[in-house]
Amino acid sequence: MFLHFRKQFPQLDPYWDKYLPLQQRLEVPAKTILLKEGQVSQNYISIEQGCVRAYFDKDGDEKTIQFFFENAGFSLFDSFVNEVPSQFTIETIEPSVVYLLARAHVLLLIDDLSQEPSFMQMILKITAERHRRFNNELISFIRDTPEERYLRLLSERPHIIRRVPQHYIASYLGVSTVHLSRIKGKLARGADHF
Amino acid sequence: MFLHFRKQFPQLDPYWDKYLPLQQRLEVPAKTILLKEGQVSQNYISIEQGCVRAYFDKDGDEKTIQFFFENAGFSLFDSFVNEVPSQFTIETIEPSVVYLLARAHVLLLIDDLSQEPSFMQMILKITAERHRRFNNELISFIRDTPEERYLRLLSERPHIIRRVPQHYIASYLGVSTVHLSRIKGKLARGADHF
DNA sequence: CTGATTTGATAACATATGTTATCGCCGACC
DNA sequence: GGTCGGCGATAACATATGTTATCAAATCAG
Repeated sequence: MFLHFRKQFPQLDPYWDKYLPLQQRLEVPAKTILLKEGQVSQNYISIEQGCVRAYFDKDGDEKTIQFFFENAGFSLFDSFVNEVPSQFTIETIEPSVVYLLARAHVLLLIDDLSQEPSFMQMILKITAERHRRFNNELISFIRDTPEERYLRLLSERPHIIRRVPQHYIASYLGVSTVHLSRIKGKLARGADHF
Repeated sequence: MFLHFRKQFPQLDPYWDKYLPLQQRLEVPAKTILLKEGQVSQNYISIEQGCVRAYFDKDGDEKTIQFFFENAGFSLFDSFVNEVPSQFTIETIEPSVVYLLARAHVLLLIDDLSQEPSFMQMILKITAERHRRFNNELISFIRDTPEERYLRLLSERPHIIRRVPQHYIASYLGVSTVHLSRIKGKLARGADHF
């Protein structure tokens, strides 16, 4: 739980530890929906093993916006605390092992933490990071062609391409599966032909 | 200065007031660049009168990502404080009156403010709002066609369409000026024809 | 092992969008 | 008033991308 935070703010370890036993372990097959678009998350979810994606529905087809792997967690504080309905559906891509920490416990945890001066610091750091990530994603969508986005993904986060089925990648890049195939084909031909 | 914040956090008024006289008033014509992409902002900028846009360059053409009008301010704290180079160019669209508060003064102001408990609250609120705005923009880019984005802009922020030259709107919507004309033409024909 | 499902490639065609060029309108300026 | 430049509409053509259909390979379930 909260492994991502632990690395950066080890002084908060005792707080997490107290809540570790309260988590619920869950083994689920691929294509399990952990949280549905429009619903309020009742748990903080962290991934011990496997891989999930966040997507939303547009007239029947799914637009993937993010992938998560081992040791990632979501339901970030603000939307979680304020009970804002999720804009995204969270679904496993592979058979996965996840841990759930009930909302009530998370609220207690936050209560504990708010005594700690570095807590605010952590929140600010996390929100700033997340903002930067989404901002870069937006800029990339505006600036780059699908082919450029594919190449960028290939060079910056190749593990995603290796691990995630291609139609999810296509959805993430904002193109049809057919077009992503075309892009790959074109790149392959361009690369070795001459 | 900081009018946007004042409405929401009136208890901080005395802090702003102290720095009001230190601002520099600036009258500038249209198409004046206030901050260049890649440079570190040396001032907190607020707009008293007029209208500006933020854009970045992609292979010679400009991608507009946001518009600002009277009583808005930018150079939000994190990027400002940490001296991160701006990803965007800030340019006036109309002849405008802007106020600049030098970076050094802003740092002093933040120092003052950090005594105040509601300051953190304000930062969190502002960053959350900004994150929501960018997030919605990203989702709209992924989900909506250019025509849908135009209609959304028309219904949600018609003042922008009324006030801003159309080629900037096209750039903001992510299409060519020609295509935006086509969209408008199609909508107009569709509306009154039958 | 075998049939069913998933995944990815490819072709053919349809639609959306970009590019370039041209024209007309209108407001700024002399 | 006349000229010039910025702005927006439109047409013609080029390119990018979506859609549907088909096939083959890989994977999974019984």
